[in-house]
Amino acid sequence: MNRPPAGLYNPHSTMGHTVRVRYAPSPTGMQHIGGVRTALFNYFFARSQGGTFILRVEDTDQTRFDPRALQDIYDTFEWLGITADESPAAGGDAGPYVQSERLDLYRSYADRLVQAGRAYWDYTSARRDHDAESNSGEAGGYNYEGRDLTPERVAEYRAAGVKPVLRLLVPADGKTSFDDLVLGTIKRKNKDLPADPILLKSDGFPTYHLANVIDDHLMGITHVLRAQEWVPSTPLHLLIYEAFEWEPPRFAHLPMVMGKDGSKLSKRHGATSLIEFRRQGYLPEAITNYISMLGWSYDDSREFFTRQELEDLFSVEKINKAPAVFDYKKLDWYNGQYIRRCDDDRLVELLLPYVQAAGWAAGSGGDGAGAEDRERLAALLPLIKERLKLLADVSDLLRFVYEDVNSWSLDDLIPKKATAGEALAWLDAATAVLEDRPLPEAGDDAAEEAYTEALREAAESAGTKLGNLMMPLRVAITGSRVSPPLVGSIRELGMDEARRRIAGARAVLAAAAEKNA
RNA sequence: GCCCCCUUCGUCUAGCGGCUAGGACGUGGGAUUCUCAUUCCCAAAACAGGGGUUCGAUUCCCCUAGGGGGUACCA
Repeated sequence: MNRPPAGLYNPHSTMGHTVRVRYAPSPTGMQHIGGVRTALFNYFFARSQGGTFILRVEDTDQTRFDPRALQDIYDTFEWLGITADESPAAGGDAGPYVQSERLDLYRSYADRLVQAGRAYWDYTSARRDHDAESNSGEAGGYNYEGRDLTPERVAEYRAAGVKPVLRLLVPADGKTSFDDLVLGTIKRKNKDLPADPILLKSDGFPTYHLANVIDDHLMGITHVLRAQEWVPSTPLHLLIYEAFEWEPPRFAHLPMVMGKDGSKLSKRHGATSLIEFRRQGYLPEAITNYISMLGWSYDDSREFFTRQELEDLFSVEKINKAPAVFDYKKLDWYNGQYIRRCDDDRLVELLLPYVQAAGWAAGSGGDGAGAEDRERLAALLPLIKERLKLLADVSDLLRFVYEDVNSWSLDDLIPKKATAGEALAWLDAATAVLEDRPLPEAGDDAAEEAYTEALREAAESAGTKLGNLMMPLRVAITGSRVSPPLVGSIRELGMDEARRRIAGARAVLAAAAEKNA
């Protein structure tokens, strides 16, 4: 046995059979729902088993590599609060954890496959454009011609500067099967496998198939939890394990996440990358909770789980087989629930960036805002907390507080089935109460109730109901027929500004009443 | 085309031979309410179809249909 290369993880050097799982994203795009689901399940599985969670970066496609995508992986993990025990950043005994830094490793292990007669260098597959190939109608199209090249032919190709690819020698007969932890036994005939798949590309980089097998082995991975789209190539991976004479890990293939129309979740279904959800104002705990329920459940009724609870309660036995449709509506519901449960101080901090983006507070991203900005928002919070579905909703809800209202729609000012003259009278009646009574202090429910009672009495005196008194006032103050509770809103806006707006709205009503008279 | 996988309300799901097939989102209705929202109550809504196995199938097996995935020098 060869001496293990540097970086070989020796499972016997630590605990015996502890679970070791990994999330192995490719830094080619922003982290999306599907990937994060896989990351979460691996992480929860590791934690629930007292095992180790590893982050490995699979950057073997040089052409698609994107440094922003790499950063996004770390950002997303941090945002969700999931930490890898071993990763490029955290290090670990089985590193390096970036595949482009393991090229020598793949090369040397590939040589072992050649020596064992399980793989061969193919010089006949001149690089072809994949798209052109698909259009030809003959996908793949490899005909094994590189299998038995004479030394002379090889010399010719080499002389011509041809860079070979390494191909796995797939046996023509037999079948390969495995017991999936989620799907049960899966069999596939070897002849149905792709014809001698490529292990090393002509640029010297490994394909996913080779790299993932070598790394999973060297890193001591015990369980592979990955998306079901990998099921068809798992027998291929098993063949590679067998060629190396390695014991393969256990597999658990996770159900796919689909869009509303039943096809794989993609852009056209709506937001898919975590960064988008984050920007719109979804809370990490809502995302975590909802995503965890895609293809997994705990029992027949429980639906709220903290991250800690998922770390304790998660189990592969409860993973579903069938694909799950991503329901944006339900995510929204979860988010609203979590916002309402959110601690007020934290919610202010979460909301601040949106208030800043609207230009209503100094700084950006929560930084730069002063104590006054925070106090103002904190005072407004009770008015909007149960009305927020997304953090971003804050700007629409509070625009009337932070921005001037200078125009009033006559239609909006006049309650249903009422005239401009009536609306004018009601607005005046409401204003009289405002001028007559001091507004209730924030949080004083009894005073608030008494205040509303005074308004109700004024309405009755004016021969109408409370709603008709409030609506013209609401529109005057907020410029809209929909607003947070009015009395509190006026208090936070201040009586001076309220008077100005009432006067403006009153002029609109008066003009209309005049005209009708 | 070939191969693999999947199938309970519109959606996420519970169910592991005998249940009035449960919960949640959404939807409809109602209550609360100054609008909106929140909260509460009620309602409609499912075992894809056909064969078996069994005293008995949502549950086990087979077939059909439908859906999804794979079939790259991408992962």
